[in-house]
Amino acid sequence: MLVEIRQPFDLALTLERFKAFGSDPANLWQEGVFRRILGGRPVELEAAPGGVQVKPGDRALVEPVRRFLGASFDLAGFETFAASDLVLARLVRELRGLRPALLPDPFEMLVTSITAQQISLRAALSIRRRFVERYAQALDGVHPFPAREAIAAASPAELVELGFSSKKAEYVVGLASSDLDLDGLDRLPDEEVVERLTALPGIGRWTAEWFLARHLGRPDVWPAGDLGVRKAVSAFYLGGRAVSMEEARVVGERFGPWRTLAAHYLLVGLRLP
DNA sequence: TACCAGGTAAAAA
DNA sequence: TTTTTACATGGT
Repeated sequence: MLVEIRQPFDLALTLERFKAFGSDPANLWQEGVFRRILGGRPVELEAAPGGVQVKPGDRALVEPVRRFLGASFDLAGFETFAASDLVLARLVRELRGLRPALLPDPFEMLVTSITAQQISLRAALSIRRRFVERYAQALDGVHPFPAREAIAAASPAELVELGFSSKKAEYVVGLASSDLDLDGLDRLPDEEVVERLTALPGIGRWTAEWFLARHLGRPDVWPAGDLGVRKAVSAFYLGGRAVSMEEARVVGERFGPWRTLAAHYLLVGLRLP
């Protein structure tokens, strides 16, 4: 089944971050085919003219697939905006069709960020791989992300065995056990989502901002504290000089109200050969 | 071997 | 109030 995505759209660029740091058993790239659980069952995505080829060909998958692939982002509007910035203008040409992929499961998004706090994305993925394999049964070769209920029932000591720090193990089990309605956050404005999330132990501003950008798909999010964002700002705008979070925040202001897309183009741009 | 890597909270000053 | 420290694994 062909699911149309408004052009420009590039599947490989949009899902690049699921292979850039290693293999993720819940977001699997194999020989040009991407697989993950969507709508409760394994789905295959493959690049196709005009959009993406989806198996199985169930109409109920159209909206989840479109959402996952960032179809809601206004790339045409961003390209017009980017023309006024030398760096973004070049990145928009070189990364044509890149959209931020939106993890559909809020629990997956938060746990993914918590694992990545402070350590390299490769190290984080290695820990998360063991977590996914331990707490979720593969369906047809691809793992669902572990269910919140399953982790609420786990003990932090089990997570420590998988490589979590003792603090992070408590944060993840605590998040799973909390009474916060993760699905209800999409009805709140950005800053209120940040407030609700950062009220939980282990979730700071950085984690909450990536949740806004990569789960809720909010268009104007700029995680200025992110090391990758700061490195990109440094490399592209400040001649390689190290930048503080505050400097990165100030540079980001020029990208409003397109900061989510700007951040993603800069981050992926940093990984270009 | 040591140090850094897409942070956060708690202790110390 | 602001600054310093501990923390986990993996790559170099």
